Amino acid sequence: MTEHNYNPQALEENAQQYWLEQNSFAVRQDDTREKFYCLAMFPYPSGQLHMGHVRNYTIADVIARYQRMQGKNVLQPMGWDAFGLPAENAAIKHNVPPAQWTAQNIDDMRAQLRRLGFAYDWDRELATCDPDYYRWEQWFFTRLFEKGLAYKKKAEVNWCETDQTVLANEQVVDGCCWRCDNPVERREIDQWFIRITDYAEQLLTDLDQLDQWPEQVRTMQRNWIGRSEGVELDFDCNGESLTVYTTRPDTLMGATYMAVAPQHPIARQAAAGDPVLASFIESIANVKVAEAHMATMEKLGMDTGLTATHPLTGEPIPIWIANFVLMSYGSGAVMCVPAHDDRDHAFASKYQLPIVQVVDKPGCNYDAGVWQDWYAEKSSKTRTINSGEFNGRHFEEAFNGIADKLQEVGKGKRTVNYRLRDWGVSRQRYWGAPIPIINCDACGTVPVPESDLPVVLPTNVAFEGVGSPIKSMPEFYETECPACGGAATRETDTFDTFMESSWYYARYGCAQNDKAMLDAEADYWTPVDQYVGGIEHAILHLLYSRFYHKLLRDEGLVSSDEPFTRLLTQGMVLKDGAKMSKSKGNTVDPQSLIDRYGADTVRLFSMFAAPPEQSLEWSDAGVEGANRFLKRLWKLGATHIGAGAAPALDIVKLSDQQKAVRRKLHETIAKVSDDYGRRQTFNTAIAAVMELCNELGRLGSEDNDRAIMDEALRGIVLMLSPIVPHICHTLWRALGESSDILGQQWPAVDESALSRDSIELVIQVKGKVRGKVSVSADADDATIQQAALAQDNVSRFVEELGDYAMKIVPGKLVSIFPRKK
RNA sequence: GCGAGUGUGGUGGAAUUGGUAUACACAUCAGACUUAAAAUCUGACGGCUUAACGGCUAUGCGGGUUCAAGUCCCGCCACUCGCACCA
Repeated sequence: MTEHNYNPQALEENAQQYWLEQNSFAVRQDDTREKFYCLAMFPYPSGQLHMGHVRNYTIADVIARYQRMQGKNVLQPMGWDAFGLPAENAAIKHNVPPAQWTAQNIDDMRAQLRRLGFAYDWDRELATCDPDYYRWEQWFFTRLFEKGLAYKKKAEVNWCETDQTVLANEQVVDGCCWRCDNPVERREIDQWFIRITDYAEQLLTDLDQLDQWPEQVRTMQRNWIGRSEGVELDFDCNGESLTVYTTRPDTLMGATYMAVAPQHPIARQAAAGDPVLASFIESIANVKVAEAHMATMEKLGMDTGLTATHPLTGEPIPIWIANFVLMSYGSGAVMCVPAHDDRDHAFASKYQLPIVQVVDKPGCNYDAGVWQDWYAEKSSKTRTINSGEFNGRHFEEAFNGIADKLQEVGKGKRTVNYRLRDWGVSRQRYWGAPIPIINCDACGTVPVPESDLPVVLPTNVAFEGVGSPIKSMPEFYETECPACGGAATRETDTFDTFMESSWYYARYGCAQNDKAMLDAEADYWTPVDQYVGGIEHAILHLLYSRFYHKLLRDEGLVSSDEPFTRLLTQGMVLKDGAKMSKSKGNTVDPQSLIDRYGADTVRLFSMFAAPPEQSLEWSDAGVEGANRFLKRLWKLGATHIGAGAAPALDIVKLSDQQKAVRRKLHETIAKVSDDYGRRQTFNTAIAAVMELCNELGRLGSEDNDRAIMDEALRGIVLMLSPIVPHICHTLWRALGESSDILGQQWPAVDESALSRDSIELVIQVKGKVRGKVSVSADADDATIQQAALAQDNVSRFVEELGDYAMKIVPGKLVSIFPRKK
C-alpha cells in the first residue's frame, strides 16, 4: 500500500472491477455446502434509488456477505417489480410508453446498485414485465382456474364517471377523483378472484412454524386472517331467509334490528317502491372502497319498513339499510345487538332504536344511555338476562345453549369464519400481465391454452385518455375461442401486481429456464433463508407470497410449506422526523453522497445510524462522521503496514495492558459475531469495532504491541467487510493476503484471551449505587461482603439502615437493603 | 375506527435474561498544530448542587410490583406503519 490517504472513488472502482472480472457473486447448486438464500424485496423501478432502497439492500448485502464467511453457498439475486401504476402516470404525463419508461428506469437503477457494490448474482436478474416472466404466471393462473381455485364474481371498485375509469384507493382524494376532482362512486363489476380463504386455516396454523419472524408480523397476520367461531343463522323475511353470521349468539335475545348493505336484494326490493329509500341508497354509494374510510365515516341508515322474524322468539325485527355494511363481506347483512356491541350501540342511539340488555355483570351498573367496555365482555363473569330459558348463563354456556337450540330448530349452524377475503386479482389497467382468459358467447370463460401463452401485452401504445389502451385495441382483444373456434374476446383486465411479487423469489432459482415455471434448482434454493424488506409489507405482500408458495407446493413445484424462513422488517428512513418524499421536499439523493464520500461511507452510515427494525433519522453530519471513521481505519492500517511486517505474538511475555487490549479484541469478536448472526443489530457491531479501534491507540511499538495490532487489524477488516466491502477488500490485500476476503472464514474467538483475574462489582444501598469494588474473580461471598462494607461511602449509608440484608448477584453487584420487619 | 409498533441528553442511538442509565457517534465548547483557515489530534459534555469528595434528580405522563424498573403490570398522551386497487 503506497497510498497514505483514503481514496474511496479509486479504491471502490478497483474492487468492483475485480468482482466483475472474477464473477465473484454468481452461484450454482452445490450439494457439498449448506445453501443460504438471502433476499431483499425487489424494487419498483421508479428511476431513482432512494435511501430506503440503500438501507434495505445494504442490510441484505451485509447478511449475505456474512453468511458467505460462514462457509455457505450464498445466493443473493436482484430484479424488478416492473408493472404498476406509476408507469401509466408517467405515460400520460410525459407521453412515453410505459415499457420504454420502465426499461430506462431499470437501466438507471441497475447502474446505481452496481455502484453500491452489492454482491448480486446478476445472471439471475428478472423483470416482471418481461413476457418470459409473466407467461408462467399466466400458465399458473390457468392451472388454478382448472382446479377451481380461480373464479369470477362481482365486486365493487371506485368509479369515476367523468373519466370513465376505475380508480385505485390512492387516486381517490377526499372522495373525489385526483384527476378531474369529481366525486367517486362505488360500482360493481365482474372480477377474478383466487380462493385464498380455502387456505386460511393453513396460513394461520403455519404461522407457528415461522419462529424466525418478528412476533409483531405474525400477530398482524393472525389478526388479518381473523379466524372466529360463531353461528350462521337465518331470520325469516317474507318467506325468504336472511342469513347473518355472528360471533355472539349468546346475545341473540338482544337483537333489536337488522342492517343490510345498500346493494342487498332486500334493500333493492324495498327501494323499488320507495323513492325516498332509493335516493338514500344513491346518496350513500358515494363512498371510497377502503376499510379505514368505512370505519371512520359517519354511520348512516334508513328503515326499510320491512321486518325479519327472530328465529327463537318469533318477534318482528326492523330491517335497516346501513352504509357500513358491505355486500362483499359475508352475506351483506348483520344482526344488531346495541346493548352489547359499541358500533350497534352508537347507531341505535342515533336513530332511537331499542336497546335491550341481555348480559349482566355482578358489580357493574348498566346504563343503556352510556356505552361502557364491559357491555361487550365475553367471559365467565357475566350472566345472561332477559333471555328466557337461557338466563343466568356465562358466555360459553349461553353461546352453546343458543347455538344448540338454533341447530335443533333448523335455524342455524355453528361455523368457523375468517375476516380474510378472497384475493381479487383483476385490475382494469394497462400496465400489468394480461389475464389469460377468453370470453366466448358459446363456451363461457375459457383459459388460454398453454401452447398460446404468453398472452403478450402490446407495448407500442399511446395513452390518449386515462383508460387502458388495450381496452380499445381490437387487434388485441379480438380472437378465436380455443374451445369452439368461434369469434371471442380476450380479457382486457390485467393482474394485480401482487401476483408477480408473490413468486419472484422462487423464480430467481431458475430465472433462465424457458421450459418450466420452476425446476429442481428453484426447489434447491427455496425457501429463502433470510428475507429483508419494509415493515409496510407485513401483511399483504407477505401473506400473498405465503399463499402462493402453498399453491406452488400443491402444484408440485416446490417442496417446502413456507417461502421465507427468517424475516427482517426494516424501518423507514426519515428526514426531520418525517418520511422522505418528493412532495415534502426532504429527500436525500444517495447518488450525490456516493459521489462525494464513496459507497462504503453511505453503507456504513445507513447501518450505524439505527438498528435495522427501527426507523432511521437521516443526518448529513452523521454521514460525515462515518466517513471520518473510514479515514481513521485506513490510516491505522496504512501506518501499521508502512512499518513493515509484524512479529509473531509472544503470549508469555504479554504485559497487563497488552493482555487487556487483546481481551478487548476477542470480546469484540464475540460481540460482533452475536450482533451479526443472532441479533442482527449492525449498529452495535459497528460501535463495538469503533471502541476497539479507540483502544488500539494505546498500543506502543514493541514487538507484542505490533503483533496485537496485526491480529486486531485482520479481525477488524474481516468483521467490517460485509458492511464496507471495498475498503476491506483493499486493506486485506495490503495486509499481505493473496486470497480473496470474500470467502475468508469469519474470525474466531480465542477463549483464553477472555479470562480475567479480577472483576468489578457495583455496590447498591437501598437501590442506589454507592460504590464499586474490585475483587478477584473467584472471591467468595464473605470476602465480597467485607470488601463492600469496607468502603466509606457504603458504610455511611449502611449505618442509616439499622438491621440490613444483603444480596450478591454473581459477577454484577452487591445489593444492601433494610431487612423486612 | 380497528390491528401492530415506537417514545431515553442539544441530535442519532446503547443498555441482549429485571442488575452501574446515557456505550458508540453527531453537534457544541476548550486546548494543541498552523501566519491563518480547513483537516487532524487531545479534553469537556443530561439537569440542579458542591471548593472538592459527594448529594439530589432524570428514560413521553400517572400509578403499581420488586432489594433493584428504560426493561414487568395497569391507566393515559403523542407519533409511525397497515387496513385488501400505491408498491
